[in-house]
Amino acid sequence: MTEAEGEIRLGLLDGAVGYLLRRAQLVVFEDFARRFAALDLTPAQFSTLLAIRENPGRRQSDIAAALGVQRPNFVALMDNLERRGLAARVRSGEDRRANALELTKGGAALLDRALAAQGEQEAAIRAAIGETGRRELIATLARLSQLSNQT
Amino acid sequence: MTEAEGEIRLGLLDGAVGYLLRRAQLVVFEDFARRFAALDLTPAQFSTLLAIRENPGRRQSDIAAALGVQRPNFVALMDNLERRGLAARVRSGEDRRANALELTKGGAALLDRALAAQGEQEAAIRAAIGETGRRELIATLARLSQLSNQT
DNA sequence: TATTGTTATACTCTATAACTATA
DNA sequence: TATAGTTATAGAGTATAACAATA
Repeated sequence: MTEAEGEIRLGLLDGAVGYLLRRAQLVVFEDFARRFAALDLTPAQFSTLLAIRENPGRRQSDIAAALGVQRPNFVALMDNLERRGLAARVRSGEDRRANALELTKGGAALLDRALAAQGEQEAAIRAAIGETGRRELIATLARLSQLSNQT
Repeated sequence: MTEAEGEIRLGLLDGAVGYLLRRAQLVVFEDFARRFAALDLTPAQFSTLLAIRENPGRRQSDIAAALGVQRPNFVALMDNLERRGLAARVRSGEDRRANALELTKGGAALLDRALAAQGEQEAAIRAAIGETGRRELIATLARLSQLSNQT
């Protein structure tokens, strides 16, 4: 070791919402990955299973759009869930171009375990920033997502 | 158009900090990209220029680590800044393995313009969630980043 | 003609192993 | 031996164009 030279200062970055948002999101996603490793579910797979359960029989494109995933990229994701027997694509009767998405029994069971793990993450966040801080954070993030319709 | 079938419900995702964090971060980064398009700076490039200005002469690895960038990935980033004449790598006299990073005059000038653009983004965020909300958000995100040292 | 799901593809980010030159 | 910077590379995530089947 030659020298330590002291800490690196980040300047205005400490007060930049975009920078802090990125860093916090990385930390929370790493925590998610640890908790979901045993379930072998990524955030995208987890949110897909949940969206299917909340909207059974809806078309693949609608679910993808609601989650902010491009349709082409959603194909491999569904391939994976289907191969593992967690979700199923059923050819729609009304529109034979479309796939109606359903959860299998195994998918519903895994989702229950995933929701428990997610609840534990939320509890850890509550322990870190308090329940009031958590509720305010959720409300603020929801409002922030409407930034797109601005100057 | 066959049918609309109504909105997709996201279920508990509306109250999941991780999910909202990801969506908000995407929105804020898209806004950033619009504001910084004329300057041709990515978030990583902007934060690098700022970190160099705040810590002139520090080694490349230290700056990369402080920004959470892997050393190998920082090489191409610096190549770009150097090629554009915004920053310079100076062989350190103390340790001839190391690069001391400096901002050029052009880099300092571009950074000034970038900081103005960043200030405008912060103002837009203030308009969306209020100054109180913004200060609370910054404090909460900073505390959230310490989630790693938990159960 | 337009839309759904799909394939192919490309580009960015990120992560790891291994080299070189110095220490 | 160990470290700083680098190269090569591989894996995710994300974006667009174009095709077949169906509307």
